[in-house]
Amino acid sequence: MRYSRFFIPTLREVPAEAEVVSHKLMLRAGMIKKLASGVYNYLPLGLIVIRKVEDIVRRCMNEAGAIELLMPSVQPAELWKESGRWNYYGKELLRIKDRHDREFCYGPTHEEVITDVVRSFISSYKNLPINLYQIQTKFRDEVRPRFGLMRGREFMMKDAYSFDMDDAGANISYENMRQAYCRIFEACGLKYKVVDADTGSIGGSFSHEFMVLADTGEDFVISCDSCDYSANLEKAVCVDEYTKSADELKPSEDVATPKAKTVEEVANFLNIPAASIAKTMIVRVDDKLVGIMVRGDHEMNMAKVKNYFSATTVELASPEEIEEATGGPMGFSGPVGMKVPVYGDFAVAAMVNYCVGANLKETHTLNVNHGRDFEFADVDDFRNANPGDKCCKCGGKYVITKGIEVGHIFKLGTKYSAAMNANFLDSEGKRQPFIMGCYGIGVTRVAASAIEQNHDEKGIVWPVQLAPFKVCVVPLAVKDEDVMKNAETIYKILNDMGLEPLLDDRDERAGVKFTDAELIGIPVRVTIGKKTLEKGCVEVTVRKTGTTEEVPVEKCTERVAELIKELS
RNA sequence: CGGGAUGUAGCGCAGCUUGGUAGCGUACCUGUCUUGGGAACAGGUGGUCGCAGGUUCAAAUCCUGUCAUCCCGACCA
Repeated sequence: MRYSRFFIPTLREVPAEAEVVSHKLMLRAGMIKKLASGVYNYLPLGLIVIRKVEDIVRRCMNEAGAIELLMPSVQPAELWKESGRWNYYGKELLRIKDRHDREFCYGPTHEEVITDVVRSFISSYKNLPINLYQIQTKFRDEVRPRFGLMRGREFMMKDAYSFDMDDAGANISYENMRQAYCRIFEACGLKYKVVDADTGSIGGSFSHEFMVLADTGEDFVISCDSCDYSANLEKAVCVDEYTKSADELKPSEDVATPKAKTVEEVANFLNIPAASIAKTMIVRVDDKLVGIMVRGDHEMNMAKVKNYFSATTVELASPEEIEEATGGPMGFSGPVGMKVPVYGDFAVAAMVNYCVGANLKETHTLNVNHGRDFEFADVDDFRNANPGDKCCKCGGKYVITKGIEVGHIFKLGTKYSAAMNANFLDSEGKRQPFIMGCYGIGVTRVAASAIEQNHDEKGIVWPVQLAPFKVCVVPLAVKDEDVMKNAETIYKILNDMGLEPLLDDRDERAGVKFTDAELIGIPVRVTIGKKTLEKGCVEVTVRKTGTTEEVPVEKCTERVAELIKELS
């Protein structure tokens, strides 16, 4: 590709809309242009990178035996009503009506459609297992889109769906995809981690997330410092590692805590550690209210609450609901005299003589004890894991890192096949629902997270596998015949070698060309100038390290190939 | 949806307090000159000041409403 005939509108300054590094650099490098909140044009340079990700994904999926198809982005409401998600999915589902007032939605995912396809054509166990996938544009009307391609509303996704005749087969399909995903992220040249995850609204029985590790990630990954356990913060199990103190139970007493609502305020006011306070959160689990108690220095985990109750929705209660449940105002809730059941986290169950809200305005109670002052309906794990907590597998210590979720695999079971009446006949002629799995990769998010993980103050440092061009040929004086002739020759050879060169044939000064090449992150640069040419040499520079070497003209293409191989 | 902020040229910003000819940098066009790290000089193109009302002789500026965008939170395969 010749730079002068391509379209790379680089920016000198960062548009005010960008905050995170991948967003800033994608805008500056001329890869994307915003059209509306969370909706982007993919400019030519950005599109090349996206296609690279797609190619890797496609190759690995095909190798794993999956078959590509393409489903529509607009889907009829009936299918969603069949699965029950038309009501369940919420506002994230963009609902639209056609000219006949028929209901449709813009697909945020395709479980319903693929289930419809498979039930129409596959009716025998002899045709199973099968794994179908597509790479396609999705739309999710996110509450708050942000960070450019990282959390867009419209984005590109690879979604695959497996259909098996039994549970054992479904597990094999799942494991097959797990391995394929590892190969995909390795082939992209990214540092990643596979973690246990919550199944969320897609539903199903178990799930793993693939996280690209980056400091700017939105997700927290808990992993063990001594074994291979790692999990999403939502999922990471907190073990009951506490022993209850044998201290004598003291009589409880009410104390005034004016203006002290939060644990921190109460702890400061009463001059006691946060860990000796137990906070009582009122949550609405589907239609009923319950109290959840966690230690003052812990965070309640809504996903765990939701799973414990097998609930559809879990939300923090409104001030009115809190008053209804406790008889007191928000900020001073406690378990004593509560009108709804109270559940305790393991850590609270081990506490004695602790401080809780008194369900009275600006009052807390000291030396409260369960068993004496109130009873737990049950005790379980309801909190977020913290660094330093005991590993649930080996007893080592948890550490916390940040990551970006780029892939998610689920074993769905019969959730959709049963709801949508998608069955096959087994070898005994009995009707059985398909056992399904679904597997997603955020293609556009992979591109963004590659930048989060690989950049410096000058710009992007693409992993070779995702780089839009592998090498940039930079003639410094395009009007000098000798320089240009050599540049053209080198460009042609590199092109024939399949090294995807970009020839910067613009009549610009050296600084402009260098700065742009570094900004857009091309792994290797060949610089052709009069001075080095007099010695029969050109310069070869590696973007990542900044190291430059002089190489004889006739050897330079070979050297470039070597370097690219080393970088891959 | 709650809290905070911002909308003036492609991009980055000033002007608004105290109403009176729309400004700077960069980018872009023309020319001269230059060419190994975002050159210099000269001349140019480009803006219904987000939108709609209102106040006023006069509104980018004051008032009301509205829309859009971003950040924090809640939420989220």
